[in-house]
Amino acid sequence: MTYQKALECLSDPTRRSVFEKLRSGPKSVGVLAKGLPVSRPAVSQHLKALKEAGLVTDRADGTRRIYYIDPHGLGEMRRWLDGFWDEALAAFKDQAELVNQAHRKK
Amino acid sequence: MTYQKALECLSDPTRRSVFEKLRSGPKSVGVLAKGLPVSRPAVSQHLKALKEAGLVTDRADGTRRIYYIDPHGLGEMRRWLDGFWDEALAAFKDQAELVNQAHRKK
DNA sequence: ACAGTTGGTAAGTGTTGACTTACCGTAAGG
DNA sequence: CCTTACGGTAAGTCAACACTTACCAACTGT
Repeated sequence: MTYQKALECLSDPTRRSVFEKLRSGPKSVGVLAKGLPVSRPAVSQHLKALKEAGLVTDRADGTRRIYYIDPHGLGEMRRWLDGFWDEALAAFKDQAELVNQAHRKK
Repeated sequence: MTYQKALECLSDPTRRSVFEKLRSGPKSVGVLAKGLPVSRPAVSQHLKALKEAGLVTDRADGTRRIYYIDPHGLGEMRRWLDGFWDEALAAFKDQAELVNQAHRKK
């Protein structure tokens, strides 16, 4: 029901970069910000959004915060997408056949 | 390689509505616009974006244009998501175990 | 040919949201 | 303690973009 939030979150290129950096494992905010063309506070804000969308979780480590991917949000998107996929594929095949028939009639 | 475009496209609620209306089968622009809280030109613009993202295709029918879902864009998203899924799930389990161990040490 | 329907495009506007700098809280180490 | 490292939050700015109205092009039927 919240695949919407996940989609909106991942539509931003910077946020996607942050998220994809976490693909190789948990990272602190500072590490995530390093290498990105935006400031550290910006990354913090993106992480907040990602967290609210259920895409990441965090854990304290002294004065650091370690972020890592949360499969929850990803799972919601996957379910939504899979449901679409089957239905859409079938509809598309019907469509292709219709076009073919029309073509043949010429 | 263009899952980015698909994500950006589907992040807009109105555009998502249009797209999801197509789930039940091909529809004309007018039919799609009917029931939505925006004007028909707005729907046209959304359809253009969806088409450029490889999410829909269209076909002429007299003065009408029939739009229907194109599995292409959907497939790109699915591939990207699936790759993420496996990796993220494994990493998350490692993470959960780490936390558990730390807990037990108390 | 003309009138009516359908839909794409242009131009303008308002709002959202991604970013910045500045500031504050908190944990570790001397 | 006092300092240093790390991150979250506040406030303000600027551009992107979703929407509107107005207009135009194309096909259909009478």
